[in-house]
Amino acid sequence: MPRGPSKEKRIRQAAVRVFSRKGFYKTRAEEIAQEAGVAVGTIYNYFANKEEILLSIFQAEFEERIELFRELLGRDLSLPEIIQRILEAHFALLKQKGGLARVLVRERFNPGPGFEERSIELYREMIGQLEKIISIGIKQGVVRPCHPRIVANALVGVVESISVCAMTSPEEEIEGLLQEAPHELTDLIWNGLKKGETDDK
Amino acid sequence: MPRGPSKEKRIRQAAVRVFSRKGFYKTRAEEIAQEAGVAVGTIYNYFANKEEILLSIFQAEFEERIELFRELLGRDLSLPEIIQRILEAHFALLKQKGGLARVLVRERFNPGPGFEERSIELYREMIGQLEKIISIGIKQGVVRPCHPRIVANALVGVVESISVCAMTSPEEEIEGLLQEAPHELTDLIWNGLKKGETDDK
DNA sequence: AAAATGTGAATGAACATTCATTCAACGAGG
DNA sequence: CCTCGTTGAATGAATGTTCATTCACATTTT
Repeated sequence: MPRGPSKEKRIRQAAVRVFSRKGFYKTRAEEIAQEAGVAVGTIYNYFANKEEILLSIFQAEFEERIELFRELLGRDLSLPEIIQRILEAHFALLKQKGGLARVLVRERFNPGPGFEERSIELYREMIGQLEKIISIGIKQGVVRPCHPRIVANALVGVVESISVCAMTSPEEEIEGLLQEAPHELTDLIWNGLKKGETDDK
Repeated sequence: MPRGPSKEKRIRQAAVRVFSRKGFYKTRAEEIAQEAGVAVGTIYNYFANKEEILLSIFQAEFEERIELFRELLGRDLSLPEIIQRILEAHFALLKQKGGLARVLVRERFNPGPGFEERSIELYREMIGQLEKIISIGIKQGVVRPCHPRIVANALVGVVESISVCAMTSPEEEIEGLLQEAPHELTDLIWNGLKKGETDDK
């Protein structure tokens, strides 16, 4: 028996690599098979079709995030701490699995039979968690009153901007950017852009 | 001579409508033709291929934004005013041309021969403008020192989050969300989430 | 020796693109 | 004011390719 992840997982990981290189629609089943070191047919023993592969990538990843949010919500951390954690998690993801981040950003609203609906559902669940976190912040009086849904979406926008920034910057600058990103963005969110008198760090 | 936009423009607009409904890869040339009220062949009298249509949509839109940024930079507005303007412009776009916003968000990093490169180039030009705006803010002392590239990307992330929020919210809530979005987000960027003593409005 | 799993050549549907043909508009010559 | 020839935009049926998916068979596991 070969060491390593299950065949299903191996196929999924191979798919992430190819999708991140060529995008979902340009990727041929054959290529995923090759990358995974299996025959085309094998893919179809584990996934009903190409879309299912993509969906399973999203499912796995979003569930992980939703879980993270839930966990952060469970411990009683302050909101800025929570935000910092979220950014750090995203940053870590980007660092170890840049390809995955690429796929998530690119195919986020990939339209396809059932895909968009299901992907939106996952997305909204994640936003729901964040709304909750923000609402609590407001109730506790640490956050100024605001529209939680809009702000939740904006926060995700900021988080994803790290990926986009990395995707569009020259290779050699990426390392540095990722170094800075988490605290830069926590500051942006928490302190805004405005030049204040003092920082409360 | 028939009233209305040129045939090229008419095809482009039709393409936006169909792309926003079904996504680029699921859209058949035939459908664009139908939507535009022309024959398939006609499309190819104006565009070399399907990708060129998408590219021309991006080109037109990004150039408009880059132009807007340049103009805002020209007049001497304060940074929060500039941000407000940008958000308002995006908000207006979303309101009049929701389909276009959808396409821009979805196909932003659509990989294709030459597409991704050219689209990234446009994107980076836009980011460049924003970096400049932010740097000026820092020099003027209205903005706390920060990494302009990261913050510029984050700002775009925030702007696009309006589109995403609209794309994923139930129809009947969209109107209200768009109502709130511009000032909510200006506040988020400018004042952060932190509960301050006073707002400087 | 069943069952389970893996294989990859063959299939057929989908679709972008082409190009031979049509025809409305125009203007030169009558 | 009417031919009639020329032009080139518009057309859409036909083409050829590309790929996802299947399945009959092979191999491995139990």
